[in-house]
Amino acid sequence: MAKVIKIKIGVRELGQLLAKSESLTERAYRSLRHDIMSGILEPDTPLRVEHLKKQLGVGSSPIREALSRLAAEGLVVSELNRGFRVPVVTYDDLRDIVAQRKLIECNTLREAILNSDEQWEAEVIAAYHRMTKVEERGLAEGLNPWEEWEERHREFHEALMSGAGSTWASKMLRQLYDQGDRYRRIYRSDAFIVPCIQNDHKLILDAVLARDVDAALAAMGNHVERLNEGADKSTGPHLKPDN
Amino acid sequence: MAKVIKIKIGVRELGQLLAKSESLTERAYRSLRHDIMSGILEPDTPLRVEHLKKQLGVGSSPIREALSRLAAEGLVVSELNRGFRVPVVTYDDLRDIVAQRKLIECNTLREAILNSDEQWEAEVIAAYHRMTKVEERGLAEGLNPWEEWEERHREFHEALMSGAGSTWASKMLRQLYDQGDRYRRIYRSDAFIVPCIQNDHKLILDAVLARDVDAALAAMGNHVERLNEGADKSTGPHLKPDN
DNA sequence: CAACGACAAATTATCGATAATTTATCGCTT
DNA sequence: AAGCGATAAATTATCGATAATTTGTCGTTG
Repeated sequence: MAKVIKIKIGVRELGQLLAKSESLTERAYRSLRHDIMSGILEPDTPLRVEHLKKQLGVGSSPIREALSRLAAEGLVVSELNRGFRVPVVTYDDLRDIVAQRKLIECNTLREAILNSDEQWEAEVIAAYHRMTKVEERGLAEGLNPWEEWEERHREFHEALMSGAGSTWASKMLRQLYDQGDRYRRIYRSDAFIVPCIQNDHKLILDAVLARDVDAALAAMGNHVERLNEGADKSTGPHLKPDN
Repeated sequence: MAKVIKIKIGVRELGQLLAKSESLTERAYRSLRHDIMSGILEPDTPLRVEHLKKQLGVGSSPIREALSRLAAEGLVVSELNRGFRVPVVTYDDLRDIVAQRKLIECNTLREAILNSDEQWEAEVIAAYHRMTKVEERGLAEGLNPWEEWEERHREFHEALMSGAGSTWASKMLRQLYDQGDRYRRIYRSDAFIVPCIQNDHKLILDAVLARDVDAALAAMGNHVERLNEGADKSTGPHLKPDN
């Protein structure tokens, strides 16, 4: 006869476990964020509440709240009584973003290398492995699993940063990373150079495992500065070059 | 006979000039921000929409939008279906804030010293002068014009940073400055040491005018690290020590 | 004929009410 | 008496409607 296991659980705890569905505000936030970051919504596009209401099928409050949050992050701009729009992009702004990210990310990496434990090393290796697996799969099958690769790439950087244990550095880097990513997709939606980036990652990983601070920072610095490529030539404001 | 000057202006332009009154959202945002930063709203206080509606005399939408913006900035925390509250404070968090601010502010100051023009020097001197005038007035009249001094102090730092021309550095420093200020007022609401801070500012100014990067960064580093004083002793989370 | 003012259309900002969810209260069971 | 379930109270999240503001159109005027 099979054993019967009784699990006692109150309605309170049950509710806690189940109803973890996200709010409509959160959904609108994510959707807008994705469309802005991916370039689907081009720079300077007005984000009209009425339109978004129909498109996302929610009321105005969640839309406005989501837009307010994005505005505070710098992923949309707002003007009084003139609503919200997607921020315009300039090469100068990109260079600024890259410079600040380089400063913070290199500093955080140094802290991580100097202060972290073996647990951190393991997580970095794991994240690296997950990322390269997607690269291999992409090359083998011929199709571009960019959406997934970009997620793994972000996680690799986040794993590296986590070693320093700095909440604020992580928070700021997340913003700068997102902004840089938007610029990259707008300026270089077509070309996407994998080989040299793959090499960057290998250099960073090796230096980290060897606890070689100087080499790690140099590699990370080069890697981050790649975002500027394509923006070095000109200086003016610029919308999508082609496409 | 007095001259009569006629100024022609259309209704459009007139409207633009006059109706620059801020939105209710903006007003709620500022009010909440001030109360959180100044410590009037203590850490972990729940921010209930119903209550704030009555207190500020506006509907729920502006309140929620203001809270959303503050949440994105890290000046309030929000949890799904559990509303908003004032973030708790810890010594670890303060140390993190100070470390990040030191990194960015010193780097930005270097850029400013190396790349700026005389116009910048003039603005820095002017801001310094406005700040010290308030200090003198405070000492002479015996009363503490802190509210105004803190405004001038912030403007002095902003003037120093403006020389680098980095939008993102300024944006991030504003956040870190605000956060640090909140901590300072919570942890050290009573004692406020002016003399050594005055000396810090003098050192920074002199080094900047002498274009002495090393001295300027050293002085700025010390100045920023003063925020940690009082938090060095203990490590655990902590609410108002006295008062 | 460029600029103006008035009216109309579109869009944003705000409010008050309703639905959904969490927290508190209280007999009842084991 | 400790914990459970059910109901009541409090609070949050969302919606649809209204007020305020900006933008567009078009005769008229200097």
